[in-house]
Amino acid sequence: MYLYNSASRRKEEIIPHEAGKISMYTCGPTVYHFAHIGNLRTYIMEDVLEKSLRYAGYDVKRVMNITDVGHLSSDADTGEDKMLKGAKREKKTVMEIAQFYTDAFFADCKKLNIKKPDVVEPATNCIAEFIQMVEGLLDGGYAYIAGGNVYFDTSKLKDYYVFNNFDAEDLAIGVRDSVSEDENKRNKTDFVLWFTKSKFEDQELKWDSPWGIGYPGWHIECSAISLKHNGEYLDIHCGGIDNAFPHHTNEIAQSEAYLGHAWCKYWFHVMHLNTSNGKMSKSKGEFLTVSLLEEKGYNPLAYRFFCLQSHYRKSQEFSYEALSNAEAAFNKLLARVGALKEDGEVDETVFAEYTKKFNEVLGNDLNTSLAVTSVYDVLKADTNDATKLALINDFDKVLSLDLAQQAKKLSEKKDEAPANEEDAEIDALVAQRTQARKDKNWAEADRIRDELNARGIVLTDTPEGVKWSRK
RNA sequence: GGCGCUAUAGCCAAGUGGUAAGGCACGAGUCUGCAAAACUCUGAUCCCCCGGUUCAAAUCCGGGUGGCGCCUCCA
Repeated sequence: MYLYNSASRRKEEIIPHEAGKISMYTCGPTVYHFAHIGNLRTYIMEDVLEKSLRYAGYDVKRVMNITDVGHLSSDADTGEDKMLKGAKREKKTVMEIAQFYTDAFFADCKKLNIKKPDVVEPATNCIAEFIQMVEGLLDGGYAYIAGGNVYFDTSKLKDYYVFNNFDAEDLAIGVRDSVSEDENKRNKTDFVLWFTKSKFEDQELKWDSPWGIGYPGWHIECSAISLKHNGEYLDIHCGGIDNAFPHHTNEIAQSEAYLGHAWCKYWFHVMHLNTSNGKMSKSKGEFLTVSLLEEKGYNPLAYRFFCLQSHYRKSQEFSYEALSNAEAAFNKLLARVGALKEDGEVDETVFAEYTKKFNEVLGNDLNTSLAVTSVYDVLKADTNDATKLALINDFDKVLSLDLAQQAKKLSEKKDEAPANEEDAEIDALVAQRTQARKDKNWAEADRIRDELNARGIVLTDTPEGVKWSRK
């Protein structure tokens, strides 16, 4: 399996620390609000990565944190905690907010067939681990106390910038005026490991520590949680590209300073979903959630299909037009899958040939676009339907588009008995039109069709009779 | 300003030196009372621009230009 590694800026073969096993860490959501579909694009791609690794035969252990404390809205301790901000907005306690949005996040994931990671760990569960790590960093001379807070001293590292060839002096240029510089810092890139000086008297979440009552910094969370569940060596760390600097850079700094050796080998960064105005965000433009797409009549899996058609290392532009296109393609694909019949034995030679190719395509830096094409190739393959179905079900372990199930649902829907009065009335009108057609009363037949069309009902004349569906 | 990613038909996109996959949309045809659906066919003399290397470049090198991201919380 080959992946682009942000740390080396090259496509590299994945060689796990322990043969046959992959330890994987994912930066989870900050649960102060709903996730938008741009956030979810990253989780879809990471899900495909996890499943591709499993498909290739690796034993994967995937860990995800839930950020429920410490993520400030600014770099310095003048920033407000995002969780607290959410709680104030909705007049709830921080823990209520965390629980509500954690549940909402996994509900969205479920709709998109994103598998829940093996370990999901909220930051507030790991305060002892954070404290232990900060103590270790202080003991090792990598951290200092200033103004009541504990800071990481980035000048103690030989190579701080891992993902970018930043020059410290350049960092000041172009940065907006509104940024408030924390005067306690010795170096511009130093960051807080533990806060005791909260400027918010109503900060709900506080814990005792050797440095006073306070709460952890954001970056220490991911390092400590990964260490707790994945051990001292991590194979793949995932996240959105915007986290490469400073979040992931700081994770590396802390973890390697604490451990005294190299920590994570491969870094997998997903590019953003943009709108025509640029980067999608919660505050700018329409707040695009999975629920909103559903309200507009889209199948969430059509959005997954939309994402799969693109590549994780390319930013993708969202528009309803593009999503509608993807959904049309998805439905056409389902119709073709639905037409396949169980007609005998699976041809093992053909099966092996196509699965090998599918595995190669995924192994080439997760080429999901070609993985989707593989499904079309199978449909066109010179083999029986049983083999095609077996292949499609096999590919779906990674694609997770529920191809066979969705196709079945689609065809069943057309045959099912009227579920309510409105459906029965439509059935009656359809029957009237059929009679009119039999009598060659085309005017009446078309009138009924137009009437139904105005109500959003589309008729399909097939050799087996008339079928109808809602637009 | 610095750093990183990226640039292929209307749209999504494959391609990693040997002469442009696939999908959606559009158009044409078959079918149909008509329409829809379904099925069949059709699309880039050319891959942002300018140079260079090579028998051969979308693919390699040099120089530009555009888009996006990061440098400030953000997937």
